[in-house]
Amino acid sequence: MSAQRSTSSDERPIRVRMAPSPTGPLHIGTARTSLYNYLFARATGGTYVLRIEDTDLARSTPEFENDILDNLHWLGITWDEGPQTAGGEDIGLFGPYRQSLRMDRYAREAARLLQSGAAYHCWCTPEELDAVRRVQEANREAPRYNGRCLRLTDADRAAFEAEGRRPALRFRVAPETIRFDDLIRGEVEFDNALLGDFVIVRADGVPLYHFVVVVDDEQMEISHVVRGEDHLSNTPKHIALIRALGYREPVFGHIPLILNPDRSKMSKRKSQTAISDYRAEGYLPEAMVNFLAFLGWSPGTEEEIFSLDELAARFEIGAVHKAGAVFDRDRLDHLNGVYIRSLTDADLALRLRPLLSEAISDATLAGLVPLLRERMVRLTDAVELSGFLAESDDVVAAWWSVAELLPTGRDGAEVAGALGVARDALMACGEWSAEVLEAAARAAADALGWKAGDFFRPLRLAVTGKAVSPPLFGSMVLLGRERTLARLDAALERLRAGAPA
RNA sequence: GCCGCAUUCGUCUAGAGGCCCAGGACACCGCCCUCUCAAGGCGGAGAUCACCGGUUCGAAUCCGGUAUGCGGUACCA
Repeated sequence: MSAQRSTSSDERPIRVRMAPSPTGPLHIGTARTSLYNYLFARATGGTYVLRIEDTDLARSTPEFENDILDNLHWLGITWDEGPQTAGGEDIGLFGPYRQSLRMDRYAREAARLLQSGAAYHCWCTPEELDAVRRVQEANREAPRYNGRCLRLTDADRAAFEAEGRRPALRFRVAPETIRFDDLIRGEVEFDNALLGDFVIVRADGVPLYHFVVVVDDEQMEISHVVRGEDHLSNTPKHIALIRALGYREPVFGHIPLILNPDRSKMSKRKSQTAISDYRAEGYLPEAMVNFLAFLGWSPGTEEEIFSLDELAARFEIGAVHKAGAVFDRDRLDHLNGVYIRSLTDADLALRLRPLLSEAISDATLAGLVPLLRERMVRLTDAVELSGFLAESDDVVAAWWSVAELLPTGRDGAEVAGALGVARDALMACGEWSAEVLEAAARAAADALGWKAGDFFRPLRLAVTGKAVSPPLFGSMVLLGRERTLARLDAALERLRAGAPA
């Protein structure tokens, strides 16, 4: 069973890596792959390497690189080698850790391959390759390179050269069966005869992914390559390249994909995929990590709340699932709520501070936090919940209508009367505390023969502007005596104007 | 098309031959609590373990096959 599979590779020191491409913000899938690598490294005492895969200069940007590193840090994922900040200095003995700075190394290895005959120049144009592919498809053959440039004479080559054509470098794939023992999937077997020779360096000199990944993993002494399942089918290419270059073969582990609700690979098109977006919406990194870890792994028990440290202690790469998992927003929301509720008042206030209006003082925030905690799914929910404190009396008054103020079965005159009684009762309170205010309000409701819920409704609307609010009397305390009474007075006036007795 | 991988409640999962006429969680429904909304408590509904065949006294668990889904098949990563 895969759970028992050895994770050692020739007793090499364990070194794993994450290799994000700064062509977009940190993606959910990249974050999860990074997390699994991190957990694996910590569980095994291995070294974790960050490598920036920016060979695609046209699409790579410093902004995306910054987004990726920043959000990785936000999640609490740390690494031992590679740049710690975007554009920052490398740490570690195997640098540079940025592919754009490693071009000389790729060129050297490409030259070796060319010299040994394992790779050859290919002068075919994209149009020619397309035409060949179309014919193959029409004949229901596997679309693979037909090897034309393998049979070129020196004269042919000279002719292409004279034409101004630049050759790509193509790797010669031997027709053999490639087998490997995947950490997660077990024995996997591919027939490389089906592959066809593939390009490793473009005509413009830019080396391609399958080639550079193999070179870098060797030079950085990566012992375990843990990556997304979408690379499973690419692995035989990598192994063929590794053998041709005389490298050591790492252990491979392919983790299942995170899926859209329709079970296709999670994509920006169908789902929210940028970690930064979840962060901006008020998800906690603790919840995100816990959630991501359980998309494809479980400790085998019914426990489900795990900190990053606890995950590191329990994580087993062999227990990772084989099937993909749908990203379930409801579940993330639930977990986020659990984590928010577990925060101390001080911690929650700290996290809320940057989201809330300056009009809410630190002292008010401290009082507000206990009222909000159980009502939040995301941190940003606090903005709406605290709006009555942040906005002016006039703005808050505009949130409600007289009709909303009326409990069912009560008319404007009745409510105006009750509201007046309530206002007077609250005004008479010697102490402006939630307990005292509530007692006074209840007594007034009783005296009038009103149900507390009905009696409180117009108060809630007048004070907070909403039918749904944090606990009423706590809200009044935070608002303060003066502003509370002013809002009640204003509401009374509106009621009387709207419903003359 | 070809190659590969996968398949337990809607979703995330537990499950390694009898403990499973399948357990937990989210979501959903109901009740309780209750100043609204939440949170919390209790309960409910929800999976013939994709299907078919085999092995076995006994299969979600082992072995075939089929179906479906997904991934790969680029001078993208």
